Amino acid sequence: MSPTSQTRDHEFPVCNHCDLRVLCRPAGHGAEPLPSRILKHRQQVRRGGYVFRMGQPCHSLYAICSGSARASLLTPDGGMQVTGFHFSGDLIGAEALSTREHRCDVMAIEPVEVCEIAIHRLEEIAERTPAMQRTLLYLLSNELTHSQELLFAFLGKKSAMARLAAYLSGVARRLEQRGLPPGQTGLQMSRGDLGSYLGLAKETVSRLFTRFEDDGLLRFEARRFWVRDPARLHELAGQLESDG
Amino acid sequence: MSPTSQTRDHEFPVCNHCDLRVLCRPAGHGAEPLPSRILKHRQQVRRGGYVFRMGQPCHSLYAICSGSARASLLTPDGGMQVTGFHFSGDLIGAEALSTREHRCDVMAIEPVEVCEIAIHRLEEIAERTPAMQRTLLYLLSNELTHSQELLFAFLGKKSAMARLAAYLSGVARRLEQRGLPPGQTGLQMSRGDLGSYLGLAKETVSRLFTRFEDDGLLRFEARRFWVRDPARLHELAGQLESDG
DNA sequence: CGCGGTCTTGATTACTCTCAATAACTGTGG
DNA sequence: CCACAGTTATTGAGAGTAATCAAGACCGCG
Repeated sequence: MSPTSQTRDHEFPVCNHCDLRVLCRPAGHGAEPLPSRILKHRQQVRRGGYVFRMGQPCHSLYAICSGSARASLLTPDGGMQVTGFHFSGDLIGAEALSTREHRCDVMAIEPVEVCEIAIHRLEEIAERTPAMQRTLLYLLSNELTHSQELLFAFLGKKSAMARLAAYLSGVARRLEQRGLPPGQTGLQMSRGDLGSYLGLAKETVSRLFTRFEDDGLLRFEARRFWVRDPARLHELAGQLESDG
Repeated sequence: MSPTSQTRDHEFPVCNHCDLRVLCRPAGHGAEPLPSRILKHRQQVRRGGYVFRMGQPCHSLYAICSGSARASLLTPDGGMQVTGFHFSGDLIGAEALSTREHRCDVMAIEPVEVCEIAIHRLEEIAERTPAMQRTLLYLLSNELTHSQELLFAFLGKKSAMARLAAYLSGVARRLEQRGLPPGQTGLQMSRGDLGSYLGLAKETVSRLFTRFEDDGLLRFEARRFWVRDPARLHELAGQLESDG
């Protein structure tokens, strides 16, 4: 393949497993003629920069090609509440499809590369292409599923250990499903952000991290950490279920 | 209006605010010719009965016209985890659009009436009707938003009081937005189910309930309760934010 | 090298889970 | 209508867990 912009679209490992690859790869889309490219452009966001801010008009969806980001809201009392973490392969912004206004801040916690997808072009094409209509619906349905799945993982968990273990094993499984080798990049969320998300004090997260490292469940190295034993983490989360 | 089956579709108060009313009311759908009715049929489910079970093939979406239901999963160790509550106006089953297999049990916690909507007919119509395509996408996008909103409400809340207050005020607001008068039906979830959902012991929920009643935030009467002061509940939830 | 941030670790306090016993309610059948 | 069993809710006492407060270590960065 020649190094044209056409091939640049698939340069990330996650592209091979991206739900949106049908939008980038006309060839893979069967007999349906797919009008050129929906991909608006690639965007680089440096660590600490924002992919989008709450309240901004929403003209595009974003697919994360590499890096990771943190979604958050401002609480009435001026504090910040982390509402989620997003990694390679995640589609973000879909919840703003109806209101066309972003509902949270999304900040890069490490350098991020996103594919920006113009919503109006997506809709134009969907109007003429039944297959694309279905693709879109399934994408959203999958987003619903994923957002709920991660949640269910630690919903109702009462102990701090169960919540953290459940969340981390869920993230690891999700990334693995996307064909990202576990050893690839590692995770990089801060104790404070994780604590905000899971409803735990940052000190508690820190204590659990050292414990998980001692038990060989996680590996730490220079601000990053890797899930080493997702199976055992998952098991740990299950042992400490709510009583029901 | 004559009492034909055509008018029976709108007999519930929630119908006037239902996201799906465009599907039931051809007249309200503008110039677009809408093929008869997508509504498959109304279904009554008695208290304790299931709207659908996990693993069943999913051919339909369901809109709740009246009553309320509880969604739950079986945990690996045989326990039950409540994953949500659904009330009049909720659309359920959308997360199964892609896999066509239900992902949770949904049980009526009081007599429920649901509108069953055949997915394949919905898709047929969408293929021919751009306006319907958009409607569908927005519906799903809204579902994403709603499922996340309720969640964000108590996500990261550390104290039991904050979680419960946040969840209840969120439910109250949502029902009010649908034009359901607050005094209408009241809520009927058990302490145990709420506890499972929120990660609290049923005794803790019970204690908080009596406290909220003493403070005039809730009113109890024969297994049901009403949110009396959503504003103060919301405030209560906000005061006890995570530190951030 | 010193500064600001994040992270670790310890001691104390406060909260909520658990266990247990009682009470209230629901539905059933006499 | 009442008695009964089964479930659900209340209430109390004790134990365990995680939040808070506080101090020091570590790190990246100018």
